Amino acid sequence: MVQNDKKKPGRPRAYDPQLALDAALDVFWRTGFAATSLDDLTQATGMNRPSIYAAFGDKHALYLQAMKHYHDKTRVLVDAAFNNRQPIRVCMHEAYKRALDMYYANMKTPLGCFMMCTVVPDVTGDAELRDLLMSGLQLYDDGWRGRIERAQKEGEISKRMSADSLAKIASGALYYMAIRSRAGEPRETLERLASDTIELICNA
Amino acid sequence: MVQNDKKKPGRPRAYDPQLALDAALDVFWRTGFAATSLDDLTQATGMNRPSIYAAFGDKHALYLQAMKHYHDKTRVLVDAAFNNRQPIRVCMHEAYKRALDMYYANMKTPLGCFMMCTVVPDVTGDAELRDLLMSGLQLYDDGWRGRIERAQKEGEISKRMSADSLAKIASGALYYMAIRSRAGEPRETLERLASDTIELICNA
DNA sequence: TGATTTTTGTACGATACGGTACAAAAAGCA
DNA sequence: TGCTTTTTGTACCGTATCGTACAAAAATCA
Repeated sequence: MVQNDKKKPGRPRAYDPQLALDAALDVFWRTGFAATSLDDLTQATGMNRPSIYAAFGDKHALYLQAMKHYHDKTRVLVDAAFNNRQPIRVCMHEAYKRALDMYYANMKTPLGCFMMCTVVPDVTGDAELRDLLMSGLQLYDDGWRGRIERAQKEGEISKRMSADSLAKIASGALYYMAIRSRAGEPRETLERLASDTIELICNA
Repeated sequence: MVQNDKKKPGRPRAYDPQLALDAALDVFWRTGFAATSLDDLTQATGMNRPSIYAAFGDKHALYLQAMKHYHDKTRVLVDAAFNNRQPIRVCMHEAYKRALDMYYANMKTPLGCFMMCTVVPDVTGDAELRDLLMSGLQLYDDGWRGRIERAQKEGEISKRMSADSLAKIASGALYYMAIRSRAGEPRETLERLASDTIELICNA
């Protein structure tokens, strides 16, 4: 039972909206929008059907909120990796490591990145979802680019290639990890790719 | 009406299996496995429902065959880009260009790569599909790696970094293009990324 | 304690879906 | 021209799905 901080009349909620959203994200992550039924969602969240509709709206609205929730997680990840005073190689390594931690969180069957592996096929014909996806993907690009620009200013790496291009190549390696992890690639391969990508970019 | 080369008894087929498979691939590509209904498939292929079952089996079996069909297309693409006597930069540019041609084939709503954008979410809990996907993705890696190894032997590019790592970074940029094209990125951005990736790898 | 408010839980309805049965159609064969 | 073989087209069945209606439950408020 969850405590209502502001005592309101009416029967109290039997669920925690944040935990429920997290559980819904997990189910969508695994099976995608279309193949996830409302029964799956009630089971995962512990909420009954009308409660889901009252709290989140219909299935599509819940999916959008799961996407926003993942967006927030991504922002936290990127900030943690880049908002510090470590050398660029350490920052980049940290970003890849934290991403792989998410992609391999389900140890038995890694699910990769929710945005790249699950949401991508659903954006056709859904402008709002597509914009959310774009904005989420952009978080990574912006993270790399900001850190690389600083490294170029401070002389850590050369300016021969634009920070923007290097950032996208760094993201590309991340996309590879996201997809390959879900496709069954062992984590060690992708960790080597992280190291090699860092070296190639920092020696550019 | 299609001509039967070997005149067999019985009513002749009203469809071309190859064209039908191509049409089925297109529908799956756009809407994914779960969100594609048999009505969508009958409409796209022009076949009625029992004919689909007779020719391809059930929906899942048809999906597997669509994946194999795309696998073949990918092999053709990779061979065309790399089995020639052009310099490595030309080969790599050709590979990216041909891939982008596929990803942007639907000009109004680009669909990206069928494997990376559509199949990936469906492999969880489907070992056969997962193996097909892995093998298809591997075609690209092998294409890059083979060409890069040759370039290193012939002195076109340095041996400082392993051909295997460079190949994966080249693939990573391709994954970026596949996903971003479906997410709404304009093609010009990705063509610039192709050029920059080629430069970074060939100057490694 | 009784009225009010909000959530819960069950039960239901309308629709969409995957897959198949079956007769008509269209070809070759004798 | 009948007989056989294969495909087509319609019609259907059982099930799964999404979303909601409605009464019971559990809290606050007067």
